[in-house]
Amino acid sequence: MDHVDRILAQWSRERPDLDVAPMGLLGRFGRLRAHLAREIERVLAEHGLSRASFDVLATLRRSGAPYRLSPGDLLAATMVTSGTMTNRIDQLEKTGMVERVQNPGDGRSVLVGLTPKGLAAVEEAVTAHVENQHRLVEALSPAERQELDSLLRKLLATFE
Amino acid sequence: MDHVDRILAQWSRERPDLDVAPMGLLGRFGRLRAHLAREIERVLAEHGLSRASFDVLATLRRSGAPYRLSPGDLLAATMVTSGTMTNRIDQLEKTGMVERVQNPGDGRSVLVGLTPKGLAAVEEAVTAHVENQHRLVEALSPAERQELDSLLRKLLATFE
DNA sequence: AGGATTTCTCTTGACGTCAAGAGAAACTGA
DNA sequence: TCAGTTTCTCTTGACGTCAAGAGAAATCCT
Repeated sequence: MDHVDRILAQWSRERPDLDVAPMGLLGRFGRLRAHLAREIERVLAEHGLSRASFDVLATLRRSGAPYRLSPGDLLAATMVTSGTMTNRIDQLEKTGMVERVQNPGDGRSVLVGLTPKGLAAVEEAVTAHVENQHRLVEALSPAERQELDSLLRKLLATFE
Repeated sequence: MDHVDRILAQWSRERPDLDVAPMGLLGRFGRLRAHLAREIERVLAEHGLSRASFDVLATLRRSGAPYRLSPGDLLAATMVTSGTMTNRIDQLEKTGMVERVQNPGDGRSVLVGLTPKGLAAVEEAVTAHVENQHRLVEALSPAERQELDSLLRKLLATFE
């Protein structure tokens, strides 16, 4: 009997016409998401980064040298709107983590590149972040993690 | 090979020292969450409600007649801060969905109650919302939904 | 070649959230 | 009893997000 079970019990009493099984699943999903987000942001904050900033730096880092992508490329990788991406790049530029350089191939566009400072920050942060991710799922056995990953993959496939 | 697999492949090339299996699970979790949130908000918006507003109205509704709770009770149910809850109640009060009434039992506190308009809005919205929730998980078989729910419950239990 | 369309980034304004803390009322213990 | 502590709500200021759209460059089509 967890928090979500108590919510479902209330609905069953008040609206017995509703079939609330999916609400249970989605309710647990949502609460779990809030806990995971909090823990992930806490660790990134220890390295001076927000999740928004980290996502951009990590996308640049994993794209490989010379660690440069256009805002449009970053956009395609991150499920946010263009206005959000502009804001993220602005913040990172202010703190010297990235720089905007001219895109020789396209005058409408620009390239966002990691600075040495940004590269150092993301190398340090990603190591801690990956360790933290291990910790966050360690309550599940390897087989359970595999099973959960498979189910998430299947459901995710219906949206992308 | 989905979007998350491509991210993991990049990391494996750039940072082969990292074990990115948990990143895959959490990455799918995060992307799925974004899709689910978008769909849920779309349906609630059709009924004139944000998710924030709906959560408060739904909490009041499922608490049973007379549909009144203190901000603190609402806080305990919703994983947000007190400032956020004040703002949510303010917005709902502006649109006439809830009203603040004196709490006879505690002078520091107040009771937030559904108005007839708020009750009508939430009854309509919750029906559509539950239908939508069914739709969102229907790509999984009943057994898979059960399995996913169990795994989420187990992992969630480590945080609450 | 050049007008129409598309692509790409940025701007604006509104919204929801949090962290930190203030103020008022209720408890608690000597 | 009453000073100190706790509880409860609200305020403030900053942040991240989105939707809608503007402006500039590239591309397409005749």
